[in-house]
Amino acid sequence: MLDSFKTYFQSKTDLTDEQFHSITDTLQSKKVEKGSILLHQGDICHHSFFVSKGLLRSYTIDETGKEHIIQFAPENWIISDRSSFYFNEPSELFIDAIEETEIVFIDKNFINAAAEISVSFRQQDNIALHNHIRQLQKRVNLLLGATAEQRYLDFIAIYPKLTLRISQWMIASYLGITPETLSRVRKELAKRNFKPY
Amino acid sequence: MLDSFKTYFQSKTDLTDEQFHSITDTLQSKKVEKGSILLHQGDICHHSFFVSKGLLRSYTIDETGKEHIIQFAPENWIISDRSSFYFNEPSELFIDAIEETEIVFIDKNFINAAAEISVSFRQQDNIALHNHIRQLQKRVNLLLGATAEQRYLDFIAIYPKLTLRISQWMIASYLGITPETLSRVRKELAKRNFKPY
DNA sequence: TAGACGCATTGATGTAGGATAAGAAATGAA
DNA sequence: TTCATTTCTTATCCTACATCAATGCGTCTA
Repeated sequence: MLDSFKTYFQSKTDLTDEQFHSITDTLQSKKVEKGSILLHQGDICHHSFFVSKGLLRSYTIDETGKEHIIQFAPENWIISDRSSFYFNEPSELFIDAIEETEIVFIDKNFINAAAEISVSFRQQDNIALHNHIRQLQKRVNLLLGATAEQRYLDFIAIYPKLTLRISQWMIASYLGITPETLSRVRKELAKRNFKPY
Repeated sequence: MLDSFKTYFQSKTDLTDEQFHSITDTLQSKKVEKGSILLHQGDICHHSFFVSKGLLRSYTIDETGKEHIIQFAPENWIISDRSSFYFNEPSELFIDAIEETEIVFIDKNFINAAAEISVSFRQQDNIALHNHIRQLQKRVNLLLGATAEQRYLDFIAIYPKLTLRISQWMIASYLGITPETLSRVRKELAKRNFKPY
């Protein structure tokens, strides 16, 4: 599992093999089964999770017991609650495994060590933060104005591969609609001869 | 105008007066009247705007011509399109003045110079980024699940002072509802004897 | 000081999407 | 295989919110 993390990591930074190994020898990795919960709402998020294989998600549960999916993380993605991780405060989020997945656990020691020895790591981290903001802002904008259909079309345009791996009720939860509505939207799209693939 | 920027800036970083002046001597500041547009959708955002007095907002306009307010920036706030600014790409946003406002224009030279000479500036910038993410994520979560009333209550809880300065149709636009609906929500709250202040 | 403009309110009516329920189809476990 | 569980679909009804339209009211301005 560390191999794919190494490939990922070195594609984004300029670390040599030695540098990489000097800071990764303490990293834990683990295979978890479908349904495993990696972070509970209310707990402090001590790790970012790199997915080398499989699929994770983050979500909240509101007062009425409803889940709202915030993010999906397939292969070569990192998922975390950034504010909880950074500010050491209780997380709003759950993170769990949608499929059996292989995870590398990234902790603060690693982040600090990498930031210490590599300018490009710091740059890369900054880029990731700005991408995250861009993505969230776009989502806010869609939620403010777009219809269920527009949001669904946007989703499958951006995550075509994910669409095939994720159950529809989860996509619905990400879009902020019910599974029934998503089913109707899809039916309507099919009627109008729309082909996603 | 630069004075309040200096106070703000030095409260967040450890720059000495000399250091501060060495990097701010090129900063522009300006008073703009109500309604002035500082950034147009499609343009690249070359500045972050520090508000020393007054009130700015950022918003999008969708295909149907509707405005969706993304953010408000009163005194001592900085507003910008971070992704456009950082990645040098066309902005999704407009930024304009809700009131007559005094602005300090922060450009990349300033950011780079400050980052160069001050560790605490870099830290502060990082904190700001993480706060931004936290705020956006919370907003996504509210938009996914909460009713108009819940969102309004959340807004006045977080921005009690702003609520008095901003017209209701703008608050409605921020919340993703129509002014009519907001008016009814307020009426309903009043009936149930809710007092905002 | 009139009128014009922006904003808030209210009412009447429309509609996208939610809730509920029930059956079909897929998946999975034994 | 069979039985169970989860997911998807469909139909009916319902509700939160939008849309449209009219009115009133403050405030700017000419």
